[in-house]
Amino acid sequence: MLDVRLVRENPEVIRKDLAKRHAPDKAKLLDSVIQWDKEWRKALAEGDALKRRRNEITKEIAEAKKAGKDTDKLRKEAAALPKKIAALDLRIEELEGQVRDGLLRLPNLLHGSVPIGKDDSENVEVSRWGTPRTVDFELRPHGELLEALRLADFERARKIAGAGFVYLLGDLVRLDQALLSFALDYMVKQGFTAVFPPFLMRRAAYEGVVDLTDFENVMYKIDGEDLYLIATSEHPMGAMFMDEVIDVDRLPVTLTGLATQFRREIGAHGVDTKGLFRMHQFNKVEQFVFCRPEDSWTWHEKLRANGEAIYRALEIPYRVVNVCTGDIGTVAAKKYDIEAWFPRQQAYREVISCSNCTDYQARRLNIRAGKVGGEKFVPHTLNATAMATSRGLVAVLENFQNADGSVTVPKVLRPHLGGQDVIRGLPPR
RNA sequence: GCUGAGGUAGCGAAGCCCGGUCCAACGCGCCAGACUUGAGAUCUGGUGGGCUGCAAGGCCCUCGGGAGUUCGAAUCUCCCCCUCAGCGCCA
Repeated sequence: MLDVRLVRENPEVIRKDLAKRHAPDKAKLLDSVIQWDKEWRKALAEGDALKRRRNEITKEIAEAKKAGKDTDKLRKEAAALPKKIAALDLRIEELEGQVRDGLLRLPNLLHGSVPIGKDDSENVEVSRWGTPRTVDFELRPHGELLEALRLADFERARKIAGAGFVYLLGDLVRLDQALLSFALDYMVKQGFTAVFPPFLMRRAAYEGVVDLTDFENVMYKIDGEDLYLIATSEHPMGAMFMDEVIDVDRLPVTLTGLATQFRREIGAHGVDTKGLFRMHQFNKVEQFVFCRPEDSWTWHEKLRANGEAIYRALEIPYRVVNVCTGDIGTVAAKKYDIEAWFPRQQAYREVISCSNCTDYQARRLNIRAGKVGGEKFVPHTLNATAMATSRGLVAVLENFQNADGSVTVPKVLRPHLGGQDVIRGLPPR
C-alpha cells in the first residue's frame, strides 16, 4: 500500500510510475483516490467541528448541573447534534474506505532499474552461471521417470485428493528433505533465524499480506472456520509483526521459513505437465527480511546471492532475470527471478523469486520500526525463495539423470542422505 | 466441545458496582532536553492514530470489535471476536 501522503503531495511521482507500467486504468484510479481523499478531509473537518461543539456542550451541562442551574436550553441544542454527526460519520467512513481500497489497488513504486516490458518474454537477463550439460541419451520426463522408479504415485494421489497432489515415495522423500535441509542449513549459516510457521492463518491477518482477489483464486479455506492454508511462508512471516513496532535495534530481522504450502491455482503449461512442476501442495524454504529503508537494496542483492549460491552448490546451471514492468506484479519494487536450466525441457524456468517490497507490504500490515515513545518509520520487507521442492526436485531429476534411469545425488546433498550418492528407485513389485 | 476468568496505551496496572474533573491515575520501559569529561544517577517534558497550520499551536478519534440507551459511555444493555485456566478429546 502506498503512503497517502505521497498521493496527496506528490502524485506526479506515482503517475510517472504508472505510465511505465502502461496502466491507464490505475492512473484513473489515482485521480479518484486524490479526489476521495480531498472529500474525506473536508468531511472530517466538518465532523470534527460538530464533535467539538458537542464536547463543549456536554461539559457545560456537567458544570451547570453541578452548580444547580437549569440545563434545558443546553440540552435542546445538544439533542440536535447526534443526528448530524452520525450522518457525517457515515460519509467519512465511506470515503475513508474508498481511499484505502484505492490505495490497496495502486501498485508499488518501481525501482529505476526495472526494465519496461509487456510480459515475461521481456524480462532482462542479468547473469548466467554454469554450462548446460549435454547427454547422449534421451532424458525421460521426470514424472514418467519417477513412476518407472516407483518414487512417486500420481495415480493414487489423484484418487484420494485429485490432480495436483502426489505421493512421494522412498528416496524421493529423502531427496526432498535433503534439498530443504541443505537450503535451511545454508540460510542459518548466513545468520537467518529458522522459522516453522503456522500453516493456517485467519483472514484478518491474511488480508494484510495478500491481494483480496487472490483469496478466491489461490487460497484454500477451511470449511466452517476462519482459517486459510498458507500459500507461502512469506505470509505468516510477513504477518508475524503485524500491528507492531519493531524495536529499531532488532533490525534487520532475517528469517528463513520452512513450510508446506498450498495453492489452488496451478494452471498447466509447458512440456511435461504431468509431474511435480506445479502442485497444489509443495515444500519451500523461504528468505524473509525486515530492514531499514536505506539497507533494502543491499539486502535485495544479498537474497539473490543466497539463491544463486544454493543452485551453484547443487551444480545446476541457472540464469537471473530482472523481471519487467509487465510481469512484476503489484507488490514488488524490483524482482529477480532465478531460472534453473531444465535440460529435458530445454529451457530456463523459474525456481526462485526474489523481491524487494520496500515499504509497500509493511505499511499495509501496519508494521513500524523505531522506538516505542520515540520516532518511527515503516521498515522495508524483502522475500525470496531459498529452495522450493517440488521444483528443486525436478531440477535435480533432469540435471542428474543417468542413462540407466538412475539419478546421481548432487554432492552437497549426500551428507543429508547418509552419504548415498545415487537414487535407483524401489524394486519393481 | 463444556465451564469459568479475562481483554484498558510498548509492558504492567487502577478505574467499571454508583455514566459527566477520564483531554484514562500510577509504575516500568523508551524518546528529547538539562546536569556531567563520559556513563550512570537525578530533574523536566514527552510517549497511539488522524485532520489543520510555515510554525507555535488548535481540533478530532482511541479503553478487544460492533450495535443500542443518553445531551454525554472505559463505565449501563445486547451481539460478536479473541486470550487464558480447568475439564473433555487427541498426535
